[in-house]
Amino acid sequence: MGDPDSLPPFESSALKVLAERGFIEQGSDFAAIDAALSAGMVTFYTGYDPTADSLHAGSLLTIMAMRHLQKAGHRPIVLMGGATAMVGDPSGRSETRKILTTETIRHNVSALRKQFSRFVHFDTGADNDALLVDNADWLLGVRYIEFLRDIGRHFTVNRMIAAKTYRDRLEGELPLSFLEFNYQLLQAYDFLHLMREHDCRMQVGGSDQWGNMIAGVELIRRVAADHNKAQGQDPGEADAAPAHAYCLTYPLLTTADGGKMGKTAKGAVWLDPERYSPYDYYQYWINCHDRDVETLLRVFTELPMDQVRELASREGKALNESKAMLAYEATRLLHGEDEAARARTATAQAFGKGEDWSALPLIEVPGESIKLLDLVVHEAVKGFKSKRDARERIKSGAVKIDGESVTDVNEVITAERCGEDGLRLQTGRKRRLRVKLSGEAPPEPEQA
RNA sequence: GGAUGGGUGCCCGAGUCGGCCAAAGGGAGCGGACUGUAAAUCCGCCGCGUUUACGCUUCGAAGGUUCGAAUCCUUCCCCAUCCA
Repeated sequence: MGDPDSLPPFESSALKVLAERGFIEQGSDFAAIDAALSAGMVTFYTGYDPTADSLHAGSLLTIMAMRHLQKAGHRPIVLMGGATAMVGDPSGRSETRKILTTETIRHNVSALRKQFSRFVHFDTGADNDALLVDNADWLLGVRYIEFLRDIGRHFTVNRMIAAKTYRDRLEGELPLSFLEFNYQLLQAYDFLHLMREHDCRMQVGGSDQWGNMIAGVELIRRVAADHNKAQGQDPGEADAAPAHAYCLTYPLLTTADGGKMGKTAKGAVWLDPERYSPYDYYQYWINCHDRDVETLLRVFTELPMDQVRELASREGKALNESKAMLAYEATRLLHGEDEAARARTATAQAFGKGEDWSALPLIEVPGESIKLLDLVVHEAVKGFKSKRDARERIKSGAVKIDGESVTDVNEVITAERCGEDGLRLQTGRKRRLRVKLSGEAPPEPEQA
């Protein structure tokens, strides 16, 4: 996690903020980047794979950085890797690459755009409105021979295999397909294209992308040098084609216990509220490890640094308030004030000692009465993965109703008992919700 | 195309002179105790179903041999390494 002390002092407000909050790992040329960012609006980009129709918390770091840069007056380009998604990212190991249809990608892109717009502004009429582009628009039409001639000749394999992603594969004697090997060229070409089309001067992204990013910077420099030579100019002369491109990387965040940010054992922490409710999102953050509190506050909230330091300095039980603050702020950024407040209230109710759980979701299960075992594994409740599992858990006291541990698997819950507001059901350590029975006969009497 | 070594449960990884293997061990996960909805620790669970002893479905796929196969045979698919 970038050591802020090892960075040079910056002039630009953009880099100051990023450095202070721990967003910076490596830069192609800090002095030049700083100067460019001080001099005026810089267009920069970060790439994302539109392989799903929602982002997850793992992408949040780069999104937050984008937000800071835009706030400092710079213009973000969100690059959708519609074309490269079809190739597969080499840094992602041996993932089976999904074959995405153009329709799927189009659908994903528009869904993702909505999510980005919670963090950066697009169409406000400001100079630094963000842009969203899809590299399928220029990559799909690329012709092989031309590409080799114009782009390929600027790369030496010697240099390419020095890139960490490739080097690891080669040294580990793991397979590296030619297709994946080309990923770097494609990404470099993206940068060149954005430079030409949108005057994009900087690429930012996770540090795992360093090799690819620097390849883009070098490609731009070489192409410009060629161009200038053709024009009979020395590079750097007044009229020379712009050759100054930069890149900046963020540290790869891992959680204190070694996990990936934005992933839980159960899967990704999605930004889409349909996939991952604001309450769960809030829970994700508030459940962070003690040692992560400061980093997370710095990176995923916009609280002033003084406050961040104060919150992070708390110890023991008091640190939980800091986590609540983190969760609230992070949820607020994504889902807005109301949802964040609701999640906070629900959390306070569920984990407090009170009997009022009114802010928690009320799940309605059809039926007049139901056995506890069936209730707890009902698809609307999903307390445990199977009946077998549920049986074990119930016996060991994992289920509580209205605060009381219930260990009888066969206990019958009736609609009457649930009442209007439902029972306070707790399944396991953290799962809490309210349930009630509809009182009507279950609609699925027969089965095939 | 040839040679060799492999494909085991969420992951890693034992297990092949056939039974005692639902399959060692580790990790992850889950539940309990403890606590601060933390960490560490301890205990338990960790294919599915059932009134826990049984039943059912698993060891790349499909067949076969056998009373009985993850373990033997056949074919096929896939992966790695070397050769072409």
